Amino acid sequence: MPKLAELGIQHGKRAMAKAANRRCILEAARVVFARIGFDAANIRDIIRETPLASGTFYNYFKSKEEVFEAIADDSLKRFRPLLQSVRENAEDLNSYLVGAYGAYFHFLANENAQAITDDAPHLALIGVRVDTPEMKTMFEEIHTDLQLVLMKMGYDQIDTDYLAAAAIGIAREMGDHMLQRRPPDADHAARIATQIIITSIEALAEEGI
Amino acid sequence: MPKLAELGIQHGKRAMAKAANRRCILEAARVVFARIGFDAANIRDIIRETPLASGTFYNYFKSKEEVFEAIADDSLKRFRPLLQSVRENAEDLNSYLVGAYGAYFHFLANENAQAITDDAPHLALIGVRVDTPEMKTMFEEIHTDLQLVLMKMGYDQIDTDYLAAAAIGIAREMGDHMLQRRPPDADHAARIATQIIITSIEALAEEGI
Amino acid sequence: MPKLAELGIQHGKRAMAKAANRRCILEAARVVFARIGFDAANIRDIIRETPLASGTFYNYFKSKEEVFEAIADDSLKRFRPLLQSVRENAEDLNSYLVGAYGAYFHFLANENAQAITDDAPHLALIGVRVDTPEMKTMFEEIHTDLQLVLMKMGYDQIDTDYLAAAAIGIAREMGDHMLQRRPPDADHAARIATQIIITSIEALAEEGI
Amino acid sequence: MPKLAELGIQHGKRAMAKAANRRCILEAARVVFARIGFDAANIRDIIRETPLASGTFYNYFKSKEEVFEAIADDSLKRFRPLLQSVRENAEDLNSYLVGAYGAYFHFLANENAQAITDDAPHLALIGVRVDTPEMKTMFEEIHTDLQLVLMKMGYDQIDTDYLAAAAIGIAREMGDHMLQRRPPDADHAARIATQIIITSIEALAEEGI
DNA sequence: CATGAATGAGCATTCATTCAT
DNA sequence: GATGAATGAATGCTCATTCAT
Repeated sequence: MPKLAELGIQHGKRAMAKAANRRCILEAARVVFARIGFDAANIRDIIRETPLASGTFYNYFKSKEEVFEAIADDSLKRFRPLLQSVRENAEDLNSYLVGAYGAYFHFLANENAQAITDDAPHLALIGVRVDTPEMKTMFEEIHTDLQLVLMKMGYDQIDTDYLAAAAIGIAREMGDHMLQRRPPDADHAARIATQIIITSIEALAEEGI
Repeated sequence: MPKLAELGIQHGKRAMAKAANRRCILEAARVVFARIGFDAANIRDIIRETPLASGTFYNYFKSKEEVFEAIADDSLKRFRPLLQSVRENAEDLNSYLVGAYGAYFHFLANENAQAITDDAPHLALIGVRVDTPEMKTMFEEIHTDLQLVLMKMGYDQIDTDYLAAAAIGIAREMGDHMLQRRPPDADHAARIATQIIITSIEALAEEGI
Repeated sequence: MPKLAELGIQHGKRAMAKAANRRCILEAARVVFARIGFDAANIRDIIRETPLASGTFYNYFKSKEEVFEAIADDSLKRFRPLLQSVRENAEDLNSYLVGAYGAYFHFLANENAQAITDDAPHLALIGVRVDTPEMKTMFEEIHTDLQLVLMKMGYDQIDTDYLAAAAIGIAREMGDHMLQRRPPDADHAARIATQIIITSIEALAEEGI
Repeated sequence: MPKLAELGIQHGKRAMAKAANRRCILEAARVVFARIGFDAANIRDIIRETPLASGTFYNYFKSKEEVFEAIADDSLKRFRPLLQSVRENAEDLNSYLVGAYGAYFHFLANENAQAITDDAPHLALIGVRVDTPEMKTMFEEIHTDLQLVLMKMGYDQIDTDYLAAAAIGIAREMGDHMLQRRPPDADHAARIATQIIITSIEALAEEGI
């Protein structure tokens, strides 16, 4: 029977503190990226949101890029089961899409609500569009999902990559517009987005493009 | 009768040189933004592409942001007639959309072809999406167009803002995927995107959402 | 008739200031290298000795190494005529050596006198031997000189490279010891060093090694 | 009768481990200094070459300087008997010098051979001359030896300190040049260096300087 | 108005040293 | 006494901005 340590699981105050610090930096980065965007953020911004010293950052990550990737990986771990549940409970493509779009739009509304209450000065500013690591993750997962489902449903004569891309693009852009509304109407947006995709599939299949 | 100068129109060598310098900086910025993206670009990058001195930049623009806006305004002036022609030659919504999507996808393919041959090292790298000023302009124009057309066509019971947003999102995301294909299939992409929107309008109108 | 500017010679206050700043940094670096050694010195140390701002350093040099090289080049320009004069006035090898060794030992005594009055905390400290750029220059010049002279004098059966190296080594090490003496006896040291080399040449030639 | 502990000699596992750790750090430092030089080396470089943790370093040494001194002391203990043997077997000054110079040049050739095969990137780069602790030790020992011998031989009218310094300088500089040769000719170098010193003694004595 | 050197705040990164475990 | 993570001062370097010429 292998020891826990051999499995990479550690105990003791030291190990606990390490894990806590890592999570602390990740959480700070998550907040900062959401607030001012990846490009505008710098390492000091991130570390300032933690009780740690600047040098400590480098004990955990080599660069801003690496934190970003770590958050994305992390998000993937948390998001995948959620999407899995949507998948399992979906009786058809329609309910899958409503579930997935709903998850995304609600996530966006929540994240942005927080960002606004904090201070969200110049997001969506000037032709630069920032995806948080979470968004990146979600999109990739859903894109893959959609392509698979469409293939399984026998729509192999249509350009599933483009269709999936369209589905993602719709989510992105409608999401931005939803955030302008007071209050954000996530469920309504999800229904519209779903409707667009569902209808298009039939039409594209008929046209054979 | 107002003097020309009062209208912002100037004559003489001085004025000519001024106008030329301004255009020179704009052109340089356009190239640089397309090459390395708005965020990565700095003022030195821009000025280095011109025969001017760094201080001169500040005689024309206060910041990188301001150049960006100026390029967008400039693009608008050049893009509007183009879209006007699409509008005038379009017999119906379908041909308008094919024209507009086609214009965008071809523009993207061309701009990107150049960027790749030059050197486009770290675009689309890490959840940051860069719109050139031209793209920003095009999107806003088309978004407005679409909303207007939908209203005129009597689809005022559907959420035209979301639909237009979806149309834009489709363009953005499909555009990214198109650029991965060899060769980029702009016309094909335009047909698909158009089909999606056209079909959706009917469906959304029926559903009344 | 070419303009001065075409020859790289510039006038005007701007150009004057530039040249002055460059010389200012060089002089500061010279002092700092002599005081605490090349390795211990950092760019802030250098810039602190000037009235300039830190960023200005990089307008003139890319790195500490580059300043070092520049000083060495500079020294070469000033030292070469000096050595040329020693060469021309020397009637024989003996007077050349006395002249060259004398130049070096006096240079060392002067430079060190200054360094001591400033503050020379830990030079010659711990197995690290710092050559100022001037010393490096002088040594290379003299090494070459000696090899040439020995060749010309027909001592081509002896290992002139080693002999020249020995002559340099003697200068270096005796120089260090001279600096411990109060007052430094530069002329005495020059006579001894010369004697050693002169005698050795005869002996080595006889032995044929 | 003093206890062993009072003499600094300890027993038990603890003490053994302590001694081993100390030697481990010393050995690592020796390697690192030889590889990249004293100045370029930092404590992390040293500790990385051991199985110990960074904090442990400070249980044994206060600084990089202190390790350097410790290595030098250590070297002295190992080098002194070697030189003692040279001394005892030497029939005259000539054979002593050949023995001592030979020891040094061979040591240098060996150490450098290893350093080159490992990686010695930027030694002797820019006017900085690095002595390993071993070299420092050797030089001090030989300098003392020579002064003593010269005094004993009745050459007290000559400047034995300068002469010894010259002897050391010759070793240093010729050593550098020897390392450029393929293969290094340690014995040849030792003969030349010896010849120079031997001849000089007579001449300086005659001249009375 | 153009120039381009000077400025200095700001950022990434390293590393000697400490100290709770 | 060993550990190794946390610390934060120190350093190299960049770059938007100013301003004398």
